Amino acid sequence: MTTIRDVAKAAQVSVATVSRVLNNQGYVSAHSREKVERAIQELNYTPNAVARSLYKKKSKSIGFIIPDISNPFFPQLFRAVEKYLIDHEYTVLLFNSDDQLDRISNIMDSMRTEYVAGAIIVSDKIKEEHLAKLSIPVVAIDRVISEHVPSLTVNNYKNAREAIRYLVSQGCSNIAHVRGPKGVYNAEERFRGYRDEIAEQQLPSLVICGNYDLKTSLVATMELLDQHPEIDGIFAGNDIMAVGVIKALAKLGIQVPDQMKVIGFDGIEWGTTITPELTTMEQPIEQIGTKSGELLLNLIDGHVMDSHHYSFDAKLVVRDST
Amino acid sequence: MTTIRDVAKAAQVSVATVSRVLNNQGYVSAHSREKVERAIQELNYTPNAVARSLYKKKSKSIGFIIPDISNPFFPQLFRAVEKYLIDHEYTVLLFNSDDQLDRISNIMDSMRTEYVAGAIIVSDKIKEEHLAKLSIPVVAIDRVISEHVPSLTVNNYKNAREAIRYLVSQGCSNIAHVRGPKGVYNAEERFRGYRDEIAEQQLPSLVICGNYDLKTSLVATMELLDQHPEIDGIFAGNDIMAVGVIKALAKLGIQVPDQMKVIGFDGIEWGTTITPELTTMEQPIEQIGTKSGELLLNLIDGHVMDSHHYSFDAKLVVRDST
DNA sequence: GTGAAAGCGCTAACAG
DNA sequence: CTGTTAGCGCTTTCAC
Repeated sequence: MTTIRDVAKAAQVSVATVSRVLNNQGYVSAHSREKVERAIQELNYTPNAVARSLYKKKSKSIGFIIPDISNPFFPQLFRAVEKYLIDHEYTVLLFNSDDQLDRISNIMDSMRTEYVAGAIIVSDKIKEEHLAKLSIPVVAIDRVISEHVPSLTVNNYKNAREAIRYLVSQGCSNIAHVRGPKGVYNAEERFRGYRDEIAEQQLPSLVICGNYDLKTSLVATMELLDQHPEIDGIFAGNDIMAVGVIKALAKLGIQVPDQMKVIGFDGIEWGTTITPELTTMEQPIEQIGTKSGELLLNLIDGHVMDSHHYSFDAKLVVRDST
Repeated sequence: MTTIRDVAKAAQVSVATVSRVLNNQGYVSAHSREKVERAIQELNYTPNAVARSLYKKKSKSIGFIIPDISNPFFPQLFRAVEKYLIDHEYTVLLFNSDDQLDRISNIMDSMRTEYVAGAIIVSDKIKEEHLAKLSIPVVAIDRVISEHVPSLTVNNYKNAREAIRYLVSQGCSNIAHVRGPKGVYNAEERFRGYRDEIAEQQLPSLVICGNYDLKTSLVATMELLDQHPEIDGIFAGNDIMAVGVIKALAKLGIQVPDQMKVIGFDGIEWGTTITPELTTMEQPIEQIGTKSGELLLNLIDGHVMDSHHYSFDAKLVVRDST
């Protein structure tokens, strides 16, 4: 391993000078700079990130905490976030929490002890008090942590209402909602949207709860339809759940979209692979990822933010399930 | 931030003693140990991983390099690997390479400069020479890097032949192979398996090439069937490609499994969500992940390995596409 | 403009 | 058994 000392020796300057050109700050004569640069080239030197972090008490990495790496929405989001951050010389550390408190606690310890510079978090369990111990900039995606933590979400409430209105416009009059888990921010918002729009349209409200996964959604749908055969439209809590709904419908021999229309939420690629292809409210994942990286880097650099909450609109994408 | 010095002061011992109890090595009297432990509790102290790494030139983290986080096979593998490694007090750093040389080069730099203790790699581009610079233990999954790098794979060749034999046993006599990308280890192996088994069965060979993604597979299938309407069975390069095949078939109005039987490879959950559900050769992902973690940790601890190559059997899972 | 030197928090001789 | 001390590789005052 070649160190800054080796470079200094080869360039016949002090380590301080090498450090200056490395960090591009302070005065360095053109001549010295050139010698140092040549030495760096020749020795194929890369600064040691660990030593740097130790001194600065801050590393060039940021933590990205997601609840479930198996939900393809998060890998997509990760790609977007990582792309932006890598371009800005940061490494992103992915942590899968399953939104369990003990995992989260470990992750927080890791981040603190690794001098992570900032964090992007998707979680319903992480509260302000967890963050306090970290004392690094944080932004929340897809969920809101608190007033004081900047967050980026889609307009779950409004876009859910739009989904319902679209179903109504397609002739549905008995619209059920297979909702996401209680206590999960966006699941609650989407549920509120459903409820309020259904009320405004003076339609019957039919809600059943699942998790953000395929299996519970499938089971819930079976149960729901057993009790309410009159249903002619379903708004699923997210795309994965919508896939579960469509599977249940297939098992029951119910034709989509003729006898039943189904709409999801998120816009993951998966939705285009099932038959029929899923109509959904598509989130601007790329945009959210990029913006969150940008926001976080601003925070890290000590810039103050103009706004604390950014919201995006999910876009109706009509495919074959409606 | 509380340091080892604070603990030493609180416990009225030297930092060396604190370090000894922290690392549980060397002689420490029961009395001192107790004092130190109490102080650690009271001050809520966690050792600084960065400082430790700097001194030891080795961190408690291992790098996991995958080609495509969007292929759900890899998140599943990640979960398995991470589970094992977390239980053994390691952090796993996930790197998405898209198997591009420039990304890989950056990742290698990161790993070196972060003192990563070892790496688990899935890549066709990474060769021994890249690894030489790293000089840390490495194991390969799903691909073989070189004779000298321990690897864990399924019996792609043998299991591919089994897939073909199964299709034959179901009455197929014109079996095509929508193969994975050229130069990708497991795609080549699966292709060889197809070719040899088809030859042995004295059936016509029909191969078309795609990438390990949905879209190219769909297009390739369309093309293939346009030229060879006599095909009655398709072996896809992996499950994602099989999903593409089934989509193409749906577009063409070809009934699965009546007019055409389809089998995939990998066993990702996705395969159970499409209609019809996908028959596939299922890899023991959990097992491979665990074993690779175990192997790597042994290597890191300096144990010599008895064998350098581990292979697993994929298992035929019959569902509705055959 | 440049270098010497003090540390970031930790571990591992080494001496007692 | 325990404490002192010298670094790990880097950045940053502070003199010159």
